[in-house]
Amino acid sequence: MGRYRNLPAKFFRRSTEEVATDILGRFLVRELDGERLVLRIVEVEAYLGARDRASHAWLGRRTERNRSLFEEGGVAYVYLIYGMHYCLNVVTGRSGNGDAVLLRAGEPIEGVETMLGRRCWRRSPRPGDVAGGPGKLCQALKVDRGFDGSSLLRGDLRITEGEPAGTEDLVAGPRIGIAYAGEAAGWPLRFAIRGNRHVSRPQPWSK
DNA sequence: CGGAAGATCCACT
DNA sequence: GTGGATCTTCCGA
Repeated sequence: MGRYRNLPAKFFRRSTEEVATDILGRFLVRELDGERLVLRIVEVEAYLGARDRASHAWLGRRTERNRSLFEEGGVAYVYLIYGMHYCLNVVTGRSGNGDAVLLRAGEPIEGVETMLGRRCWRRSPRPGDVAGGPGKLCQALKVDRGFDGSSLLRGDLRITEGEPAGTEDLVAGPRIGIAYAGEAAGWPLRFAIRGNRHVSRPQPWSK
């Protein structure tokens, strides 16, 4: 099925902003217990490495936690946030840069029941409940630190061609949850597919 | 070695 | 809109 054709490595080895906008509409494919779970990527944020105060690579800092962030483009960087949620990043560019794209939200394509079943509900789920947020996205696909440093080009967690969004269908705005980052907090590095109902939260978008 | 903060989510008011 | 949960990671002393 052409929908799930893998992307070439060079797709991920461009600038972070290029990858961030081009990755919208692509499929995040997870093979889990013999089942295929698929999310269409609808919202991301770009993190610009050493020059970006909001990035874990700020000032070029390397630690045990963020080691995979400095790998070659196409590798996963997964970390635990707030002691309870995971965030999945796609490393971009060349090794040593520390550039990455945070996957913030996905639209369920296959395996919705399984993804929803991973959590319990006290009300009927709404569109953004499945994977509308970086933590929820990881819960839906059962992604944890075990994927940190693994390739996203192939294997049990990979990104495929999908249904790319046209440039005219994109919106941009400031990133979420990084008020501490000074000037960088205002940079329009959050990208989403215009009007998609699975994004993590409605915001005053520009562009 | 201790303190503080964090690329979040959920429930409640 | 607000606050609590929860705990790893990082940095300064």
